[in-house]
Amino acid sequence: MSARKRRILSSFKSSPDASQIDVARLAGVSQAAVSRVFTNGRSVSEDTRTKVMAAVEQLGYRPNVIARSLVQNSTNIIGLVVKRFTNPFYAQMIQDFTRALQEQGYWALVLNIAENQELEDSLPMVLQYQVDGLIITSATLSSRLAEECARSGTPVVLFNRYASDASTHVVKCDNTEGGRIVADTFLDAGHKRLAFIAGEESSSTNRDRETGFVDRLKERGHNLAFRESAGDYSYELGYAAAQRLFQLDAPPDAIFCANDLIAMGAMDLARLKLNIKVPDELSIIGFDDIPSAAWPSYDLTTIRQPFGKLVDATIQVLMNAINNPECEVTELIVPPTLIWRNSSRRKE
Amino acid sequence: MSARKRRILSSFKSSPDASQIDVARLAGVSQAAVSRVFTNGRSVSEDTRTKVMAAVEQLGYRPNVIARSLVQNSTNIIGLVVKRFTNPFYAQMIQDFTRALQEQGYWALVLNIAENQELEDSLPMVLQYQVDGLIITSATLSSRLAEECARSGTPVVLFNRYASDASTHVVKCDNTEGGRIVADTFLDAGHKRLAFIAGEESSSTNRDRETGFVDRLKERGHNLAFRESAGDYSYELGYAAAQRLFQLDAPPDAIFCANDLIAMGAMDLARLKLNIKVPDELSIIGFDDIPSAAWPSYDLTTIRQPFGKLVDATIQVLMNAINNPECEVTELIVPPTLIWRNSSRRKE
DNA sequence: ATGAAAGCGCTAACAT
DNA sequence: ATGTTAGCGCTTTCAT
Repeated sequence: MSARKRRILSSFKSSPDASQIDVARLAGVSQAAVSRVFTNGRSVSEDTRTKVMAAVEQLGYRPNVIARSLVQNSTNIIGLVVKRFTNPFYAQMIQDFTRALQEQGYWALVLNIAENQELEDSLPMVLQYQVDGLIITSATLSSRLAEECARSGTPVVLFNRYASDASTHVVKCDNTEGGRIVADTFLDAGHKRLAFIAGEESSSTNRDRETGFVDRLKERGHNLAFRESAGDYSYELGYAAAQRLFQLDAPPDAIFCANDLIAMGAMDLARLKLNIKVPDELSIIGFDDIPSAAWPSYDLTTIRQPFGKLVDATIQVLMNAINNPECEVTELIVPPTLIWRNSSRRKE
Repeated sequence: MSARKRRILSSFKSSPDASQIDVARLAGVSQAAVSRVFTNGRSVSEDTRTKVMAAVEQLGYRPNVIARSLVQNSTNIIGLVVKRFTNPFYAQMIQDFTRALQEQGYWALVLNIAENQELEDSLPMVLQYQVDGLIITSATLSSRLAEECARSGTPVVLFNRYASDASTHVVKCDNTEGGRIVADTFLDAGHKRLAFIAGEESSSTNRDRETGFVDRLKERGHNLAFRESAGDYSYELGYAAAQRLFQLDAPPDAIFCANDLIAMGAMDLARLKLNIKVPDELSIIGFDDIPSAAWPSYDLTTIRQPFGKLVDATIQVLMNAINNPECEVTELIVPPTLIWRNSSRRKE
């Protein structure tokens, strides 16, 4: 069966896509010549280029990137792994990553996972798409998976995660340092009854923020008085966790929340339900600096993740790994900054 | 140059990907047999399957989806077009679309555009990836582009957009009806000085919401007293627009905002800056029902877009169009619902 | 500069 | 059930 015939038979499209062969025939040149017109840095005479482009126009030809990818063994697609999120932080992330990748001539294939287990099944499927690289946010890469990526030569950058494997690059915010800054801020302001509300217990970001906070307290001779766990990073569970916290006889006078959403939930519980004055009677500090943290009704003191820097660095590390496969494993840790607003007391 | 040789020369990978040929050789079967093992609904004997899988295991073979896509003329990739957003509504959207697509065995290639003009350049590039379909949110598809999609046989579903072309499917919320509901709600509560704060003027959603609102007011013998334009759908510009609105001598007693973020900005301006009591002195109604609208500190009355329904319907229409290319053009309009909360007065 | 031809990794028709 | 073979649309060598 000829190519032509088959295409017509199997085609349900109004007019089948033209291929380079069709263009070549119409232009009266070889198919290779057409290919050269569409490949940068290849020499074609002005004459053939004109003839080819005329035929291209007439047929509405568009190069088939899939075929090109097959022969060049490179798709210009980056797999972007994200996890079911409620946090605006992650929306921003997808936004920024997709745009930054596009600026580099790459496209983002999004892999959205519900649970960590699912990554074991679905990541290999994304690898089958021959992605040129992988950015993993909010999920844990098992060493089995990391090894599989390494074997297939697919560079991986973990975003705000720990590496379970020595072969994966990491770009993250210094969450531990963020926790330390909060500890200093609270202690400097003279707070005594300090609390921490955790987000997702299994996440490394949560662990680091808490560790930094608690360690710094200890260094200065203090202790964490209360600890509650929201369970995830949502407003609703932050609200609920704060509720539990304030059922105590002598509740905290300062709360460090694992992220801004939790902080906003806690703040609303305190001021709307319990009539506690923030920051006069209670200081609250969050983490992330999401847009709503700056809204007048919250005006939340928080630890800002240098978002743009993190994204840019991630892309840069990834691009380097793609272009230079033998490069060393990078671990980039970007410091956070305290954003002073009005939900926490100043120095005494 | 042999395939083997070439692969080694051009390879910077530690161990090059094994192909079906490699597996076949090791298993002592034909390459087609290996293919059959990985193709559903093809008969392979238990014996060869075992031999093949053993070789697969040993070589770490993974099917190359790009090659499969080339021959099957189908990638199982859907292009998801989004636009720079600040609205949590859109974050939710990407979230839901990517998951829903994955459940159907498809992957989302995200095209993130800054301006509409960019779509003219970048959408063709996505089409070159031979995507099986296209979901377009928050962007306008020119008729030139619509035609190009039609010609390449790529089905398109517009999400919450108007069609500029008769060949594209549409799934949208009945924004006009939403506006009408708000009009009724305000008039029933006895409000007299009604205002509208617009979002992005060029968006059809904005236009429809306003039209429905104003038309219904007129039907009941009332007029829109004030109109302000935020300029986009953000909290900040909503806040600023409300500020302009309240510089008037006799300001409104009820404001319909084009979306929830604008409404929250307006509400904060009113209650925090001007000490206006909501809803006693001012009713505010938004649109979308984003998560934060339900937070105690806002408790915003709003028009809920039936989000899950919209997403599901979009996927369904798209899948139908993919599997049944000759299907009729669908236009699905889903009604919104009023969510009563505490930012607007009840009936008198 | 150009054409001929090989090959990327795979599926599918055909024959056995 | 299995092997053989012909493509999918493209890039890239090799000759000319």
